[in-house]
Amino acid sequence: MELGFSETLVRLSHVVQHEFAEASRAQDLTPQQAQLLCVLIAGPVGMTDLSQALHLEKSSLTGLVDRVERRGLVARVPHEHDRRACRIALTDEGTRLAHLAHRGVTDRLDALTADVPPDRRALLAAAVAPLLAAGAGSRR
Amino acid sequence: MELGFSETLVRLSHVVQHEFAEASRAQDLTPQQAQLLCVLIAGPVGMTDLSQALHLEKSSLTGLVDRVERRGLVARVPHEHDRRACRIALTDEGTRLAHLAHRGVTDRLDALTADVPPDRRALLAAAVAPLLAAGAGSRR
DNA sequence: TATTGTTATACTCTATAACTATA
DNA sequence: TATAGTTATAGAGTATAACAATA
Repeated sequence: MELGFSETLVRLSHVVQHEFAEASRAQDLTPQQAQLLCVLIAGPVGMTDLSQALHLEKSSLTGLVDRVERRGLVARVPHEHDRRACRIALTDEGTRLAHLAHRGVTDRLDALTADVPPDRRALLAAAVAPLLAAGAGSRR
Repeated sequence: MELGFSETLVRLSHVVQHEFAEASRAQDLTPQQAQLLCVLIAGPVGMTDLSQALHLEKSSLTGLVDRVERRGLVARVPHEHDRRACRIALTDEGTRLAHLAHRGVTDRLDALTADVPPDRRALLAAAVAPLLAAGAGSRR
């Protein structure tokens, strides 16, 4: 059966999401919580920026942060100059889980793609790179 | 910044999921509902098979099917020989929406990937094909 | 006035456990 | 006994609208 390029992307995405969900669950995290933690590895982020990065309404994000905060994985750090704002930062335990989850996904996907030769990996990564730039942050 | 192959896949997947969600919403469907309808385009499927195809517990699927059935998009068709079983089939309206949603995702992704040259598309599709076979159905 | 983040509300999605009916 | 599907329950995820506090 012939698959169009877009359909290939969609199916690939489902496989990746499934691996991501399993790796998250291994740390007793929901995929959304794991994604949040992984985004925070780069450093603390404010709620507004975070909602854009995750494509979530701010009100949805409040609850998501509440639940991981309740579990001691992140903390709301008050902004120094703007008393309305806060930044979400990983705790030590949050950092630990974030790396475990990240590693879990990476390992699973590496195992799954072990048969893809290095030159094809490079080609694929290069072909896809512009998409990531376009889809990630530059379209709010 | 260097991205590993797995990380590229994860980010790509997030972009695709986001486009999928937007295309679904354009038809007033949740992504889960749209995915269900798209799976059913190939033909009616029983609950057990469907739960495996979607990586969902059967009890979760019951509610998902309930909601799209309530909206008149699918019907539970009794199985001819097994009175316990049923198959979920698209209605006319469901078929219409399924194709609209499918087309919506395809169009968005085509637009997003317009700059990827044909030979790279083919390479990517070839590199990824084994993954899809492995991740889709053959691992129960 | 505009922005940051939260609250209130109403759904949808999901899993686990227990169940019914049929095979 | 085993299988197909549902119900009961509880919690997580999400959006919309309205809000409080600060800029």
